[in-house]
Amino acid sequence: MTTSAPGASPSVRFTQIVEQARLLYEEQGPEGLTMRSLAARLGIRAPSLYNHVRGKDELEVLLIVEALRGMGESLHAALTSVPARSPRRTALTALAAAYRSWALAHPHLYRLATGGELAREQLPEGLEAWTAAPLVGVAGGEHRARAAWAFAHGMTILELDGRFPPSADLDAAWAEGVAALT
Amino acid sequence: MTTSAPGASPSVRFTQIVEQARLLYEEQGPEGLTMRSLAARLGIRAPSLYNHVRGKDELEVLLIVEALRGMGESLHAALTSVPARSPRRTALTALAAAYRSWALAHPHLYRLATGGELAREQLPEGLEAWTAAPLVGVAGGEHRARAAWAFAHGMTILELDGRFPPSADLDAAWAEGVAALT
DNA sequence: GTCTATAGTGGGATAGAC
DNA sequence: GTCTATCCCACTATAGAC
Repeated sequence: MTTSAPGASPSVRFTQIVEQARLLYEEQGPEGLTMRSLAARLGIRAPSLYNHVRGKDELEVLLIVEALRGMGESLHAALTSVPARSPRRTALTALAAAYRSWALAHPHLYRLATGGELAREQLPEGLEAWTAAPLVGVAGGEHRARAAWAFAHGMTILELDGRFPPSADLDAAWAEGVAALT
Repeated sequence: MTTSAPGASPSVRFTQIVEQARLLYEEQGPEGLTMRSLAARLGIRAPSLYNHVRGKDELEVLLIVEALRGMGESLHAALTSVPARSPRRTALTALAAAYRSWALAHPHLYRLATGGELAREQLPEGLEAWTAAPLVGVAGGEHRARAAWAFAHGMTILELDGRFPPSADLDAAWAEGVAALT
């Protein structure tokens, strides 16, 4: 997190670092992201990364931020695509589909952002709430919202971890849960 | 996994190793269990462990087995405690309470047994199904059972990870989900 | 800003003597 | 079976020259 002198042209930019870190993480998961591997991908040496980033911890927080933004955009878009005054079930179904498909498209980032403890104090103010807003707005009460979130997260993480039998009809299980929680 | 010669008296026994590994893991989590730390706890040196266990991987599988057994016992007991022919909701409520409290009592083992991919081929035949049996029997159909499992796992893991606000009334969220999924 | 060189840490696992 | 002595690996991070 160093600022460059005016006119300087660093061989790598901060945004490039975050971008490549995200790609590396999406492709290979937590094991795949090391200071060495990231540097190699950027065409520099590992120690040079420390001129731009405080350390690996900062990098991980940045990735969580990216993930929450991505998920949030997907959920907000899903809600927008539903006609106003649609029945609650319509909105919930759309949110569930968006939630699941974002996670399946970015499994490692999904795990990073939703598993383990969250370093809330290092996140941009309001980001977490903004990501959750679509579901909270639709679910019908805070208890219902938490139950629905738990259901969605449970379905998602169990699917990502290969916990359901290959033969399981997960569309049906999702539909069942959404219907019950409507 | 070596067999002792008749009459031999090893200074540590296989069951002791698993027992201490479990305690270490329960107390300190994944980071806390190393071949060195486990050996130290048993009063031997790390290399000696390899006379009893193939390696750390085998140890982890053994811990997963312990965890599935423990969870299963808790769930089967909860179901037994419910009077026969009780309404479905009574049984589901009892199962949910047992599920949650086992997990809260053994957070690290719960994570180990329910997170990440499961090395099914290394587990005792039928163990996984036996652990799941109480819920599967009560839920009312396979899709409903999967939805209920996802809900319970989601609630549990989000609580363990501190994802709910401290002010959240989780009993209410559990009750809401159980009611919806009944 | 980037480099080379290196410190420091921690881990799993093996060889061979007793 | 247990020990000591090592090897090997991988990683984060820093120091100092260019």
